[in-house]
Amino acid sequence: MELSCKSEYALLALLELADHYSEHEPLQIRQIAAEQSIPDRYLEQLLATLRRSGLVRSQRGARGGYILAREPWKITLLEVVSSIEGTDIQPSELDREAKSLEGLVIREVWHEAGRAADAVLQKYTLQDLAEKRNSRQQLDLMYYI
Amino acid sequence: MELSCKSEYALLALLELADHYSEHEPLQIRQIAAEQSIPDRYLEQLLATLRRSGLVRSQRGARGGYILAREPWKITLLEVVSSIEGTDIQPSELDREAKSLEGLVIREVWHEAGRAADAVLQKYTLQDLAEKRNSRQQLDLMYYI
DNA sequence: AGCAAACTCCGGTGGAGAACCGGGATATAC
DNA sequence: GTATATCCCGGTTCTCCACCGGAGTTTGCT
Repeated sequence: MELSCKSEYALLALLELADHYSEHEPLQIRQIAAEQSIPDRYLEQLLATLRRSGLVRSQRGARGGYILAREPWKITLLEVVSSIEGTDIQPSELDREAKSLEGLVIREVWHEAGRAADAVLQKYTLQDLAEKRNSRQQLDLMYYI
Repeated sequence: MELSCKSEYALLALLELADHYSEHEPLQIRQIAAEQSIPDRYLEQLLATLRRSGLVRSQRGARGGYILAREPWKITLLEVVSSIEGTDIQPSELDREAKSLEGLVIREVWHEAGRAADAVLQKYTLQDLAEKRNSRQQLDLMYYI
């Protein structure tokens, strides 16, 4: 399980959007990028991908920006990650499958492992992450006192 | 979960070694490569890695080759994959951790997902894979009749 | 009307890793 | 001592990641 910059940036950005979700006003790329120290031109690409996947909506023009397309508790981490990571290939998923029985069996186990990981990502929502962070913050405060 | 060529080649090679494990004679790179259609010079590198991890032993010189270091039912897929895939970095695992609370929480979930996938890989041994393949083969025969 | 922000599409760079190929040194069975 | 194998060192091509930048378009607030 590699944690790519892409996925982490996307999650950080969506977390930021989740924090301001109640305001019903769009957040600009610049603000998100500044808050989470993400290169803005790169974040733009990621948000474009998330928009095409229907996870965020964009508003163009002055006072525009991005808003979550759904409530933060209705967006799972799996949706985010597979939107951002799995863009590349669908046309030939079977291209390398049929090589040998060994190859087939290996791919089956791999698939099982992948589904186990996906299950974890699916049970967490953006809301869950934000709450996790908040309670962590409170713990830090307690230690400080 | 990406299935890289490296991991698949390594598993195929070890599966081949497992098949000939009872003979107590080493298998050459060329034979393994020919049997599983793996580029031999590439397979050499992978076997070197597996040797350094203590999963196979090598015998140099004429009539040399490779043998499994342990019995096929004592080698898990997780060992193979982490040997072949995870060589790169230990010195600074904490380098990017401390950026923000958000980053920390994300990494925790990621780690949980990784452990879920590892658990799957760990419950299968080379022996299990070979048996899976064999029973699959018998099914194919039944369909043929 | 004008500005501010989004979007689109274009291009490039630097680095890392994957997936190879090749040569020469070294060890070992015969 | 020669044939046979591994071992070690190197290089190549390719793709993807993580960015940076510009030029032009669309949209909406004021």
